Amino acid sequence: MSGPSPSDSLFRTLADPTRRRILDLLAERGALTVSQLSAEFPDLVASGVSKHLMGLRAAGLVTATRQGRHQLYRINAEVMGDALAPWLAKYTPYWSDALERLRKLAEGG
Amino acid sequence: MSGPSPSDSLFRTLADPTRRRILDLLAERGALTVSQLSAEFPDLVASGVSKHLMGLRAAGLVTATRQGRHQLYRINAEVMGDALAPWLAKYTPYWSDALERLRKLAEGG
DNA sequence: GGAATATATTACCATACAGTAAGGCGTTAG
DNA sequence: CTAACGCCTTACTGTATGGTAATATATTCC
Repeated sequence: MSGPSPSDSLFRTLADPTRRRILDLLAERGALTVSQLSAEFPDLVASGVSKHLMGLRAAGLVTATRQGRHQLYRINAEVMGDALAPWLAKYTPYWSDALERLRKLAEGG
Repeated sequence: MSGPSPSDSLFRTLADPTRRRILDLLAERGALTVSQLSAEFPDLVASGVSKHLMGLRAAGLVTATRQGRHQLYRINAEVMGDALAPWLAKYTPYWSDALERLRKLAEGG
């Protein structure tokens, strides 16, 4: 009965280390082009990175805007937070320590 | 160069919806046996559930203790929190709204 | 307009993984 | 002691997925 949950695609997307690394880079450096991102993955051809970016776009985790012949990718982590927060909330009794750390961060630590 | 990160196995483990459902059930109902868990997955044979439990054990997300001929599984979500919290922290600037919700929960909402 | 650049798309291959089926091992019940 | 039970393990299978290579589609530069 119950079809795939909306968080399904999120978790599947986050499962790949390359995609997580891409998110890291976008979070650290702001908007980046495919070539700039590709330079960070010497073991991957450019089209491979592009495919991962398509996956991230499909999951809503990044947005792309054309800039000349470049494509500027930005992180859209609100989507991540919105999908992850309710899921994480289910386990709050089990990891209050870690949550406390997050709480401090949220307060501007 | 860089080997697999410790969070790699965590994310891979969480990628499967059945395993996430198992975690949900353990969080809601406390300790459960394999048969009890299996009953919640009519579309899966028992050995399939067992295999998922092995995966969760390997990732440290659940613990098992023998109880007669049953195996009692419990959630061990501290591991999840400890691995996830630092990762989530990297994106705090991007989803403060969701974090605020978590903050309220941490305060005992 | 034509070459060069930047990204996307497609076809293809190898591997990983979820699922089933069947058999094994320990434990309790009769 | 033996049979049934509960769970794990192994072998096998189909499908999903990450990777490459090659081609296509813009866009800019000359």
